[in-house]
Amino acid sequence: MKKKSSDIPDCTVFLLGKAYQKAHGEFKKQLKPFGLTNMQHLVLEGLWYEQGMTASELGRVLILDKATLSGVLDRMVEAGWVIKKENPDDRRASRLYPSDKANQMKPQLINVRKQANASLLEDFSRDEQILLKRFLKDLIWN
Amino acid sequence: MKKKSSDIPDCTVFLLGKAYQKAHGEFKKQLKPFGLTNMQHLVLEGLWYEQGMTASELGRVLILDKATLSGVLDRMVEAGWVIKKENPDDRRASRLYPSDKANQMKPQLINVRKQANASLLEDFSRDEQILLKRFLKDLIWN
DNA sequence: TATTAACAGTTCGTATACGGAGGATTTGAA
DNA sequence: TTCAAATCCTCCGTATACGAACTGTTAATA
Repeated sequence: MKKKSSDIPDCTVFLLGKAYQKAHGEFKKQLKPFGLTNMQHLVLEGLWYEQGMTASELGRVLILDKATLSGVLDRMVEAGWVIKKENPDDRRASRLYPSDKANQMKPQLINVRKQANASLLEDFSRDEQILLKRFLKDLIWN
Repeated sequence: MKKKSSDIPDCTVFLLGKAYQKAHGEFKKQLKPFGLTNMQHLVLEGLWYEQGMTASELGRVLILDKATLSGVLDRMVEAGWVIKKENPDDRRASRLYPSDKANQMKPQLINVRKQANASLLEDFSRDEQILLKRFLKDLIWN
């Protein structure tokens, strides 16, 4: 009689982690052909939402640790996805912009996200999808 | 007019990640006094659920990559939380057991999980809690 | 039985995560 | 205006994650 993960004590933290792990893994596969990680894709989405933010503003929007973001941005500038522009008003912070390369890929990259989400939620009804999102938002912002 | 995370395009992968990030962070704080990480706590829960599993069995139950688990177990053996016993039947795999130290802390450690979950879900009704867990399980196992 | 396939673990490389320390810069209040 | 407090960012240390390559062991089969 094999033990299964589903026998594990009712732990929502665990369930959340594993649900994320799975969604993250699927998304990762879809992004691989583009040479982007999930985090890097998220940063681009953030900059398309509003370009010219500083790292600290972007971190606030994406709920990311500054130390984590620092390294991510380095690699993205290095790989030509993001442009850093000096900010004359505040020399502590640079403004961030998606590169031309990033903007050219934008339609496909946005599509990857849409597909990943659609695929993740395909077995849920409209109502369930809405409810799930509401639950998650409540967990995050309450 | 500041941009907020809640304005970000409807991305369930993002919401899942952030909900997990928050739950994980809270749990982490509660575990800090014990000198355990979330992952290490999870491993102990797994071994309390069924001791004597091999790393590969434990990884299957906890849905963990073998490479990740390898390092986690090293540190836990080193810190005296887990015992590795050679398995005469199969010299490739060792059997894993919680240490005495771990077993002595068991009641408190189980309680940390219960408290963390209760606190995470305190704003949800009974029905909502059940629904949320069902949604997450569906995401993981479907 | 001689191989080959399958499996258990370890190690490596890269990318998050994030607390904490520290340097540079800006702001706020006396 | 000046100096401390607050910011922005980088860097370090530690701990996940996980694909891929590799060693050792066991099982399967021609």
